[in-house]
Amino acid sequence: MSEYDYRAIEQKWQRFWSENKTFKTEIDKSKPKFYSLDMFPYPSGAGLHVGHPLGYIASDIVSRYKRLKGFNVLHPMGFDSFGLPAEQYAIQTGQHPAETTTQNIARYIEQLNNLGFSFDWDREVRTSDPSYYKWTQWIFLQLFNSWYNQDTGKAESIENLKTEFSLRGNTQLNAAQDEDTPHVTADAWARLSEKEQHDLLLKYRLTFLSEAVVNWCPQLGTVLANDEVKDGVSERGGYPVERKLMKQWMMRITAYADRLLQGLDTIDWPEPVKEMQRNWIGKSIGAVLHFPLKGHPEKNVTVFTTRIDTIFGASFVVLAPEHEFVTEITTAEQLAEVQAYVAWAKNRSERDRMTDVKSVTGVFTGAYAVNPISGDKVPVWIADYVLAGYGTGAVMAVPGHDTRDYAFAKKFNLPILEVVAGGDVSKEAFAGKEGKIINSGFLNGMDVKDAILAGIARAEELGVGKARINYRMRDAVFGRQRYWGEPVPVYYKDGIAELLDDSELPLVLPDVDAYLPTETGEPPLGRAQDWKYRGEFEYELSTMPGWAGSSWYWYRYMDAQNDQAFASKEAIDYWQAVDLYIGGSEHATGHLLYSRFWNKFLFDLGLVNQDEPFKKLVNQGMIQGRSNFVYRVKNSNQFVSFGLKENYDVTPLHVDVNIVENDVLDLERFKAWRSDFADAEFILEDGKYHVGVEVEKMSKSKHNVVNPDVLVEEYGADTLRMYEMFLGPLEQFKPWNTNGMDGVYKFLRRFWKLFYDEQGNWAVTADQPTSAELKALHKTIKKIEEDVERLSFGTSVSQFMICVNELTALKTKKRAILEPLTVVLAPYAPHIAEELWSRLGHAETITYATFPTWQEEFLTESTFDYPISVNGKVRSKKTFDLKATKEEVEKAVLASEQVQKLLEGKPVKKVIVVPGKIVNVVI
RNA sequence: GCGGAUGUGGCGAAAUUGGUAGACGCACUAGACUUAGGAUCUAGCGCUGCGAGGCAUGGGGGUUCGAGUCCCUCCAUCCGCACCA
Repeated sequence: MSEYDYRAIEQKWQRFWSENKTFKTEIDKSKPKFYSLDMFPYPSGAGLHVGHPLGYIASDIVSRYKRLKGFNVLHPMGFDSFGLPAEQYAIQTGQHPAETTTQNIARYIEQLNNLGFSFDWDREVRTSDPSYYKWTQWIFLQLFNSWYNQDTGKAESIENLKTEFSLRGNTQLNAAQDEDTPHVTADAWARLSEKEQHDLLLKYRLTFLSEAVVNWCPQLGTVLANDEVKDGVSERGGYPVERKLMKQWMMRITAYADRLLQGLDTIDWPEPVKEMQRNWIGKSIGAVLHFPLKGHPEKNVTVFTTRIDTIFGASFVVLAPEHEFVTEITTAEQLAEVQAYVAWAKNRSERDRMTDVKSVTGVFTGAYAVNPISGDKVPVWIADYVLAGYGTGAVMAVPGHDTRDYAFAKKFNLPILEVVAGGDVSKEAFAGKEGKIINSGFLNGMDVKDAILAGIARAEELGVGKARINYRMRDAVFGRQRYWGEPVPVYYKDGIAELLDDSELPLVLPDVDAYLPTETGEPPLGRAQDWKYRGEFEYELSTMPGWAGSSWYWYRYMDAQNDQAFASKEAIDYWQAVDLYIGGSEHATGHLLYSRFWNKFLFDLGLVNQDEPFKKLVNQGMIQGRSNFVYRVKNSNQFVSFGLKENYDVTPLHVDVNIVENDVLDLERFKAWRSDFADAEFILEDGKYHVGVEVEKMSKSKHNVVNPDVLVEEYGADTLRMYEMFLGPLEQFKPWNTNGMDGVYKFLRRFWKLFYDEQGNWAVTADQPTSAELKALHKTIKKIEEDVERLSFGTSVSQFMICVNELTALKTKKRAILEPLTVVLAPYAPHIAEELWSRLGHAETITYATFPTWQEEFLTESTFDYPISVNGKVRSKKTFDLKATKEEVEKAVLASEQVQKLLEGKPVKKVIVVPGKIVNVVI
């Protein structure tokens, strides 16, 4: 067999790798470790399209390269197999989500294996497998049994907190807790009933039950976390989302807000992702201020502000419509109007609010408050531009220096005061922070920055406010009223949420007769028969959200079979953190933030040894569809080629990209594609039908989905792997275009031919290589090494092509060149490399061969042509000895007759020599 | 509105610290060969000009002997956040 028969080769080696467990990984302390992780996929029914494997190919190249470099590489794959689509499908078909999920996973594994990935399948995880979610539930228990101590800056056992309460109560405590936590002395704590003690502890636990305004999606029948809502609709399905007050399981991620923010500075992640997380956390430094209410001596409106320097310009106060004071302080005259407004604001959906941010609405309560610093009497208004969920749900309005307050004051004719010089408040708000404070008593003449500090100091001195750091991030809703997720391991005894014991895990998802809510509106788990704790108590009926199982899975890969712990200490100590994590940027504020949160929590408990789980993150760009169009002449069965369509009245139609090549339509296949096209007629250009092109999302309805299996069949996995890398930078979004795969395929065939003579006989010799051959080889080794280290895979493919072109021209058949080159190629095109490696006589797989080392001596030549430029313009060339020093080159240039002629006797200012590049004479 | 990224031939793209812009591939053109193939090989291929040359990295300006790369400014496209006080 002397032809490059990729089908036979790829089949042979995929079977070999699988049968011999070539990629099985064990802890090996004699080698440095490398943990290379892909974001594990959700196994959807549609299977993989050509865009999905992009990141996997990149991480596989790195993994194979690192193995060749002597690293012990952990490169696993698994499935994020709980989730809504399987459940929606189950609702439609009645088929158990576990069944469809298993089928989909089987298909995914087959497709992945077709591409020759070096995964250790013995470490595969599935989040929906009870042996896996046992540990997801276990981590839930640990979170429930922990609270966050702000003084020590870490999570601690809830037992410490009980001790603290019985000794000192909670008045001295500096903990992450609910806003409405009451003060309790040690005595009072002792007098609380068991239920009351539980309720108080819930206000500290890191998973807790809480009455909160949540995102409720009626169509999906569940609540959603903030990151699962985009533009007021659900991320999955695009259904409208409402605000609703519900008792819910929550995760106290806000406890970690500051550490999540600080940690970003220590990790090698793309700046956009870090920035998105920073915005999501939304730290702002300011102050809270209490405004006493006229006529309510016991009440203060508390506002949060970052601009206390403008306090003298605060001419009114605005409450959110949901603010607790609204009903109490509204005067009789204003009552009707206020009630109408509150009702109207409540019924507006999230969507309405977001699309309608510009209109200014609000209403006066009739109440007045006192500016605690200036002493001015200011009216209290209600408006929905103030958000109940941020800060204190109330603001001091400074219309002169805030655009929203300005618009509001203009509309309702409220006073606008100028307290920072530099703008023109008769025209617009001046929100800038450069300028001197004016009209502000003791703050006059200060810079904004100084005035903020002085303002806070005065407020604290007067006891009317204090410095406060505020975060935009909210605690995450953790319960989902759905079936296909991890059951929350909780039961209710006398109204108290009790946890299952470690030994009772996993709490296995019960079977139900339908995947819909019960008649009484309970989640689907309410349908389970006899599903009671010890036959007595009701279980919690909500399940965990999709992100629960994915927030710790990289630890499970370290020790996937362990049934004593989520991973052994030995495995965690050895593998530590993920060295390279590749995945899409769509997880920036979801998975990647929750994972960091759980990791930090596990770190606090001493269960893991890394504060940050993913040292380096790379976002692979999504591959978009490249749709093709044909143009049908109206009311006919004639199709006109792209360039001529302007001459006709046409309707564009999506055409299957698989019957188009190089943007030319295959007419016969087109006729066969759909029966109504069987007798189609064509108006051609140069005898060809050119199709139109547009970039869109890859989807079935647009007929632009390219299936990797088809390309593997047609070109082979090695070609597809290299072509996906060749397509452009990994991080970049780009449309898929099958044109050009030929180029890579040709390269692999030419590579193969290097090992054979023209008659097709094995022709590798033991001859000594020439310096030209060595140069071609070492240049390539060097380039590939650099490229893999900086994840620039596209240019590697180019370099391989250059190398093969050079070796073909040199007619190289020498083992000393071809053997190391095969090893260098192996990470990119593992099948052909294995085959040639074995034909070269190696009994062992190439996987653990040694990556060759490049040597400088083969790369240099003794002489080099320098272009000589005068004032930056190239005038001549001269050959220099490369080993010459800069000074020697300078002298030689000045002495050169040619250069003297060019200079025409003008004096030389300086000579610039850039070794290997250029000599420039400046006159 | 705020934040981030990107902009180079017909197309995908290279250019790692400022040093001969367009490597490599696709498409295209011409030629060779032939068991006529979706094969292989050779040459050409930014624009302009017969030519030496001139002009070219979204537009304009600047720093420099020298700028795709650094600075200022404007434009376009994409992404994220969005009444966050």
